[in-house]
Amino acid sequence: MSENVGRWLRDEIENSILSNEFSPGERLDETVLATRFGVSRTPVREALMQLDAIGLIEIRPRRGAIVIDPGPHRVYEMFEVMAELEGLAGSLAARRLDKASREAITATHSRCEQSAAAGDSDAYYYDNEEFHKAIYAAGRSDFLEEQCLQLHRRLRPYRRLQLRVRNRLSTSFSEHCAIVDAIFAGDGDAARRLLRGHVGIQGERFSDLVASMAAR
Amino acid sequence: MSENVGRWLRDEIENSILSNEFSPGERLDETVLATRFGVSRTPVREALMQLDAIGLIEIRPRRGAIVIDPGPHRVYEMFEVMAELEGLAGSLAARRLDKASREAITATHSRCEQSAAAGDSDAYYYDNEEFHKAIYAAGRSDFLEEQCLQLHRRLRPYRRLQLRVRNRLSTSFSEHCAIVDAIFAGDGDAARRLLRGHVGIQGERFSDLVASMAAR
DNA sequence: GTCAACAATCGTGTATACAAGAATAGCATT
DNA sequence: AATGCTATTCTTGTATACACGATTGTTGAC
Repeated sequence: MSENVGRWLRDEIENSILSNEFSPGERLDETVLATRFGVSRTPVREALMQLDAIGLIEIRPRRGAIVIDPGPHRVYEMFEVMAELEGLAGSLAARRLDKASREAITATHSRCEQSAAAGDSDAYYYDNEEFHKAIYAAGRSDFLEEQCLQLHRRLRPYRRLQLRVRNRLSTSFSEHCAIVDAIFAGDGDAARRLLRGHVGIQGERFSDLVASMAAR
Repeated sequence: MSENVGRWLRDEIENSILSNEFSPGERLDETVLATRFGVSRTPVREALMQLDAIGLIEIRPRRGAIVIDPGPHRVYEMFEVMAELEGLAGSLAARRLDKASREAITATHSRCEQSAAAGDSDAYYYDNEEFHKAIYAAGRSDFLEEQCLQLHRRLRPYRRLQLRVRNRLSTSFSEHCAIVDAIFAGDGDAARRLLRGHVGIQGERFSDLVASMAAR
């Protein structure tokens, strides 16, 4: 547990939302949460205020908190921004790559290769995250890295859905290969372009997303 | 005043930080703030939790809240991300421009022209904001617009410093002209590139920023 | 004279109490 | 039977009280 109850609750409720334990639109009753976690309402409220500030829930004055439902269109917009930020991270990584980052990217990349070869989508889901995080870090921009990590977290559930789509695993991995080549070659523009294409959800991939969101 | 004291306090403290009334590194004492605003500590704490979540302050457990000091390097990173997001907004605006957005951009653009011609840097500061906001809105991506507005707010004080630099006013306005042309011509790539250049602080503009930050 | 240990004080973290607004159910009226 | 008004209940918003950890100042020993 974190150092104070408020933060712990924030993480706990955030995870519950992101793992769809609290569904979008659901009302979060302060008293219920307080008794459920065995604390008073005070730290619960503090956690909710923070989640409101992050944008995960909405607190309507005097009418309680509800989990925000992004809806397919907004999720698309979030992926669009994510693509842009990752593109920037990639182009910076290509320019600033050092030995440690290079090794981190290589390591996570080969782990992706193994999971993809094994067809293990759960393992790939995890390794893929680490691969992208290695690129954020390689960009050597703390602020950009934070922004990327935050958006990444929020988009987590939807990423997972996407990997379920047929052939997405091998397609994703071959895109990774091209991205790694561009970064290692120091070609920032190519890295940017490839990452934008890899992360964004154009055309049919958007329909896939809508379909899998509707399926829940 | 907002509907509840917590939100009102959040805005109030946020403005105080952004207008440098609370300087970076300064400690924010809950009791002091509470008496100053004539409320109890509870809403003050809620406001602080939110500001912590946004990233404006840092709450160290049991040791109080301090205003975050970004430092020149981090401010540079923030402008880098801002440039990327504005670039995306511009490219979307070029593609999706409709009549209302076109008129909004034209209106704010010509207001910038007047302030620039008058050499009124305070007026230009305000009109410039509206111009950029018009572009965010023209992109027709709610999420992107929100992100842009949020970052824009945080960078506000530094933007203001930049305008003080000699000749920056007329340079800025001529860059605006090129941006408007690109958007109106439907040239997304050009709009993206021009906005990235306009917003980012490369080369000597970074030294200007450092100098003006040190001057305070 | 310096450093360490202990005590006192100050400020944060959590719980609880109370007030006020919103939701709801019941009653009356058409 | 349906709709509108009222009263009750339930939940949120704010204040206050209390406990615990951190900071600081003082005293004593080396």
